[in-house]
Amino acid sequence: MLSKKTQYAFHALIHLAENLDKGPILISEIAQEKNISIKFLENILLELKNAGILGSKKGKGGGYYLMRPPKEIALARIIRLLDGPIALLPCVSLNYYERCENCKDEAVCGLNDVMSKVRDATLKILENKTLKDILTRN
Amino acid sequence: MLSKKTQYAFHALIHLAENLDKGPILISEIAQEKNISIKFLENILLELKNAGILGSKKGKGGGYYLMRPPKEIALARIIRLLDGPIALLPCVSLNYYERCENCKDEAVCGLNDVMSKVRDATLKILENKTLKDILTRN
DNA sequence: AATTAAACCTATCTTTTTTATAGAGTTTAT
DNA sequence: ATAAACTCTATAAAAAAGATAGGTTTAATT
Repeated sequence: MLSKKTQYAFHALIHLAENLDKGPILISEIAQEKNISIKFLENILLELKNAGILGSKKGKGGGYYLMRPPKEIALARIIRLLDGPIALLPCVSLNYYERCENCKDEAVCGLNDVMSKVRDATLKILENKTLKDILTRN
Repeated sequence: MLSKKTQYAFHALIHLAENLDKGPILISEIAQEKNISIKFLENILLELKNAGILGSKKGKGGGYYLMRPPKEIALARIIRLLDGPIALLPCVSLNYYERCENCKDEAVCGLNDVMSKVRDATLKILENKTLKDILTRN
């Protein structure tokens, strides 16, 4: 499962994407709209900002906004940023690989093989679906 | 990521499946072979036994063994048993569903939609691949 | 019958991660 | 100057993961 942090990030990003025209959006507005603790959300938005996904404006009239169009922000990027690996096992992770400590030879491990397939199927979706694809339907 | 518990379970099950002919297998043998803490593994095997996946024999000459042929044990079952939900969000989980607390209408939520697709793609593999499919290749 | 090998059971402990909060600091519009 | 808003760092609380401990029960062997 995705952590609350990543779940909240998605909902916040959706809110920002659905209000592109309204200029910088307040943390407090997102928190209220999406039912998220304001202080927790603050940290999350800061992380997204430091990663270059969001921009911000301080002071009166300030807030957060997307740095790029929603269709350029892949879901996989958000997950990796806040939750780390997407793969089910360290030994099949593309970005956070670690050697398997329980099997003798990964090249011959059937578990490694199946989990690679799961990773590929998952990434095929998460790398290609973007923020634009998760905005409210209709 | 799968927990260590589930990872250990898979490696233990692989060992049991690869030694079907040898009668009951000792916890200590699996622990040594797969480099797993023996006491931790003990708890895991017990859980698998209580779920009906393994059988055991007590006393001298005892040990653990599979209750069914490897090809009848789907990987999804093991994961759900030890780790819980396979889906990335509670609101798209088939077996551990919980209502989304951050969006107003799941029927119209694009995130729900995409994560359902990820779940389907993952389950298509994990429900169909069995213990037999993860035995050592060659 | 005694011994020994093995799983069974339950509790506890430690560590790590997750989730959340606090509060002072900095920037900017008015 | 003031107030509104993000920034930063620290800490705390809760939950989960990972691991260990130690006695109990069962059964084969001697």
